[in-house]
Amino acid sequence: MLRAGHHVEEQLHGCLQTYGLSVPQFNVLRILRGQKEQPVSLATVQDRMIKKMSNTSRLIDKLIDKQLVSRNTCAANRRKVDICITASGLDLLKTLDPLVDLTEKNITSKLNAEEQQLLNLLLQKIFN
Amino acid sequence: MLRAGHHVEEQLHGCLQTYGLSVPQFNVLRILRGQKEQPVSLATVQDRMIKKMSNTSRLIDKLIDKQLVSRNTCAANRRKVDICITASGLDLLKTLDPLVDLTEKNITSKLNAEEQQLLNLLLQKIFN
DNA sequence: ATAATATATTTGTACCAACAACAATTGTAG
DNA sequence: CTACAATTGTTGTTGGTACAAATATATTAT
Repeated sequence: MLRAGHHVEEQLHGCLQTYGLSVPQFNVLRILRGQKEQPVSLATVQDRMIKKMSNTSRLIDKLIDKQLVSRNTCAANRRKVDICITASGLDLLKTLDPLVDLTEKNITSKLNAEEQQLLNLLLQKIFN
Repeated sequence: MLRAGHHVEEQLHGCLQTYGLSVPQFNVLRILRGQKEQPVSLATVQDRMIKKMSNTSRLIDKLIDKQLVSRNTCAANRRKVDICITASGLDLLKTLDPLVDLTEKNITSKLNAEEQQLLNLLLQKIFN
């Protein structure tokens, strides 16, 4: 499972690096897109990340530098921050989507549909 | 698969950190033990590591500092280095073995024997 | 023999991540 | 309404990791 995980991470990394995006950064962008414009707090982002980081603040900083996300203090609770994906963030994801899909297919195509479903089931059993 | 990989890595990390060992370091120690006293070159170690590192030299340095491995230039080809696990390295592994076993069982026990075998088969199919 | 090429590892540098300390804000008990 | 505790996020520091260039040795071609 370690091997398999690293393998997937490598493939993804190879497909993202041209766009100056790390795998965790990509993960965050997709989390934000999943929220459909609704702002998300830092803790929520962290919660949903595949690999929890000790330092999501600075990861967001990087994304802001690239103008892919925005960050504002939350009005309702001023300890929190509202994090949103920007239009250019959505654009980038849109260009990445087919590439990532292809990468995933590249990996999973070694299994037929039935096997894929089975693998998914077994993996979910393990850490749920 | 990314999730599953990280999960396993975390569990292992938790079990090793008490002994001041990182997961890649542990991986190298086990590779060396698998060689039964026969010295191994750096490139060979790198080849067999679960996660290939760009800097195995310094990882070996750390293990030498802890006196868990030894390094000598290879007599037959002086570009190479002979890396060996030391007696105290073997000792450490011996104390770790049951802990690591338990950690692995902790993860895999959520599947029965048949399912484990199946999972193994599916994962191997993917990256072989 | 000598130069060019290939192989094996190390080192320089710059970046990334983990851990802990800190600051700001909010909630709550007396 | 004041003091204390909990929550949320940021920043400092330290050590790890990646990529590329450098070093050292061996092999091959001229």
